[in-house]
Amino acid sequence: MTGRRGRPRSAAVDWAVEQATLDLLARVGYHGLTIEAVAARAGVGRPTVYRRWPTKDDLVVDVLSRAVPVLADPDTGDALRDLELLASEVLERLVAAGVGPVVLAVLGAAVDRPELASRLEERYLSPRLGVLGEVIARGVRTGRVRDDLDVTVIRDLVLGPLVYRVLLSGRVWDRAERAAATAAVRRAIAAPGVAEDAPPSPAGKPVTAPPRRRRRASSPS
Amino acid sequence: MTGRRGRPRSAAVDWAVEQATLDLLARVGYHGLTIEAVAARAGVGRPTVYRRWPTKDDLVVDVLSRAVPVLADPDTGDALRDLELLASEVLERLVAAGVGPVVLAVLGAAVDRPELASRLEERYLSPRLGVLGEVIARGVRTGRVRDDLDVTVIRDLVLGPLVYRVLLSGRVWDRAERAAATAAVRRAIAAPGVAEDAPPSPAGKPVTAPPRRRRRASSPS
Amino acid sequence: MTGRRGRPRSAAVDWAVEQATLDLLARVGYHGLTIEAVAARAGVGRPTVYRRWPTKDDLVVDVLSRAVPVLADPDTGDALRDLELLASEVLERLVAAGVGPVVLAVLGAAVDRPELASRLEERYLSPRLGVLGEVIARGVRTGRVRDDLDVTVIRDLVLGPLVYRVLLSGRVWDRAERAAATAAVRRAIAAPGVAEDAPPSPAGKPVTAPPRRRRRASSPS
Amino acid sequence: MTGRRGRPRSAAVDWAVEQATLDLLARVGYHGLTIEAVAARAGVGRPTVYRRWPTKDDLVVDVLSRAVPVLADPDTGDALRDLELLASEVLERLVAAGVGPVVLAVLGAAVDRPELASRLEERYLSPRLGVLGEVIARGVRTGRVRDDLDVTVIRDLVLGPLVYRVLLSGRVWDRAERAAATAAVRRAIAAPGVAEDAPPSPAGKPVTAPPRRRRRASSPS
DNA sequence: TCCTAATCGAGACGGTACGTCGCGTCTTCGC
DNA sequence: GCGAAGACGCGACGTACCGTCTCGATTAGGA
Repeated sequence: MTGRRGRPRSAAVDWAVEQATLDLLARVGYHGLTIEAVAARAGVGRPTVYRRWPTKDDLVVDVLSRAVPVLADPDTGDALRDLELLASEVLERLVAAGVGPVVLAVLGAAVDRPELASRLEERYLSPRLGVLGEVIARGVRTGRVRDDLDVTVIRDLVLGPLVYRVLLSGRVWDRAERAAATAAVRRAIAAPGVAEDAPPSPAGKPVTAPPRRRRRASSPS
Repeated sequence: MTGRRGRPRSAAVDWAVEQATLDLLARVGYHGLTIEAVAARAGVGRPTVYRRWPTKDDLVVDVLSRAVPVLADPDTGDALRDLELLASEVLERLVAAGVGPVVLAVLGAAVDRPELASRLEERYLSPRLGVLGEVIARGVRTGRVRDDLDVTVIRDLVLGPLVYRVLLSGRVWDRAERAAATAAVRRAIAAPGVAEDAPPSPAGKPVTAPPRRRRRASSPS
Repeated sequence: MTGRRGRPRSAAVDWAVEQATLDLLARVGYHGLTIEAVAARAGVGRPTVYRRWPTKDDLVVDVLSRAVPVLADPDTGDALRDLELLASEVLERLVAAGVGPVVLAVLGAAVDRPELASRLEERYLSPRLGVLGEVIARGVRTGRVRDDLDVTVIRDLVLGPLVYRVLLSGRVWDRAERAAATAAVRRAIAAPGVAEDAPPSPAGKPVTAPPRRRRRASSPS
Repeated sequence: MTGRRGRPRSAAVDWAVEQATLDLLARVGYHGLTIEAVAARAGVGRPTVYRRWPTKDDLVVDVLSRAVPVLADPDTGDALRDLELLASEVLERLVAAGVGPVVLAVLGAAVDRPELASRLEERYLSPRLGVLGEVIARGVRTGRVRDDLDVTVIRDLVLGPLVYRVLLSGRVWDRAERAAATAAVRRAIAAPGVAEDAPPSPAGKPVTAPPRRRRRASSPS
């Protein structure tokens, strides 16, 4: 055993720096975030920050992955509904006052920073999208989700429209648009034969036995 | 009449700066772009750049909107197919060696820069998405696209998955995934009764009377 | 005759620029004077200023030499007294609110600008010190001033202490100090036998040893 | 104990910057001196220079006061002679190749920069003129210098002509002029009864008309 | 009466220096 | 050895003026 000589690192420092980072991210955004400011606000020397996080990106990703809890699998019995709930949850977080904008900012910054992108993927996205993958797999297994689509493609179809909307316009779907979009995505990924509309009932009835018919508009005849 | 006093601005300068900006964007990305470097590479004084574009964002958006041609309406007769072609075209551009990555970078940077975002929206996105809107409207009119979806929602559904994929993973769908995703989106937005697969015929027959049947896989029991 | 074709230069412009220069000199000092500001304040294009005065120095010296009237020879009959009056007058002007500080500033600036120094000498100082030289010569001729001192040395002795004081300390002699200094300089340059103190009488009656001669121009013999 | 936290400032940097400043002052004069150039020539970052000397003036005055040694009191026994020696020394330095012109330039620049002037006074002039003041006081005490003149006035009389000459004309007295001027100043400030001419002999043997008296204090009749 | 040419304002242009900010590294002290 | 404090070389920022250069519009002569 080496035995770790000298003064051990202070956990309080870690905490202070992370808090400072979150505060500042919320306040000035990713591009306005400065190691200098972080250190100052944490009451810490700049080299102390660098000692733990060699780059701003490391710091931010680390802080984010610690601050944002992993999504929980709703597991209502209906995998399609689970997906919708997860998507809804994702959207909620993206828009939420706290870390939401920060996550977006970092995603944005990652675009032309492959370093950041991969670290983000590894430390933040994968753990979080894992649940989605599981739910999708379950959906395929239980015959609720089409089996001719790659898992990642389904993910893109579920999250893409929603993220795209927020990223580009900053605005978000209203209640009606959201319902329509949800139904549309369901059409895109639901296995053939699955009823077109999700049951609006809050605690989704178990499935397997498909609801007989529930079209929105009248049939074309 | 006003008569435009003083020495007129040199078009050559505009050109040189725009070229330099594109070059550097491709080389070092948005976050690595420096007005200083732009001016140097354009053989121009720094103040000259600032005189025309007060901020880096102004410059970049202006350059992009000038450099990227607006999408043309394919108008094959089948609006659904038109949408697919447009999406395909958008994807192509996003990935393309030239401005593609640049556009992505700027989109990313815009996330936590509302200023940039709105300028981008106004000068870059709207003109380009306009075509998409028209095609969608035509689709609705001709009964190829559902009429219970807002135009912007459809846009999100068409572009979202694709952009999300590129933005987040940097990777892109392979041929098969692309086909599957395309079909899925079609399911999401096609009007009821419209055949599931797009007719591969290049110059789509006019619509109204929906093509009777054209499934890819067998019907769902 | 060439005949000077084209539009003649406007005298109004000359005037406006000179006024602007004086104003600004008084306001911001020599080192704070900018051609830009001069032009703006004169309501004139910058090139118009450059057309007439190639450098800031040219402009300033020209303006000064036009603005500050040449000292008049008091010619009281007593050359020593004349010198004192002249010195007094010089001091007055140096301290005066208007051009005084400006002259000092330019003198100061001239120190490490030989160009400016020589132009200043030629256009400003010489004409003004000429009178002093004449008075000194007259003093020597009339036996009031020592003849073993070079004219320029006398000039240095008369003006030096006074200018030095103002230049370095900004402060100026009070009444008593001034009288004492005047008397001291008189001791330094007065011909032997001339009474030590200047008569305090306002309209200098000759003193003790009256000046032998009083003519201004007639031959000495 | 304060304990002086953080990395101490490098003496090498001080030294390098001061050298660079002196070099450049000698080369391009005060008005041509650039912080940028100083930093470059010292091999130092610009902010490092600003950290120590907030303004160009601070830098220059500091450098000068460090570079020019304070005059030593000759103390030959004859205060009048001491004054002449000091004046001579001052002149020498003003004209000397090294800092001489620099001092002049700064003096000049100080004219319309009260900030600079007061700093110059405080950090440069007073320490240096202190000796002069002491010698003058001694002269008064020993009866060699008139007691009806303020110390500062005497200083003006001693240094004024000399500085005036150098400042304005750049030229300097030749041997004869210098002797004459010296004698003149002596007349101006010597106590009554003191022999008129200073002994030009290097080690002050009395000359021509040897001063009858050489006592230090007694009254002249 | 036109023509021609210099001058006027305005302001763009390539530059240089400004003084500031943040970077990431280093060096010192005191726990 | 860690941690704060902060100096260091560096590079970019956005601004102010520089002195030169086009411009269109005056404004006189001379033809």
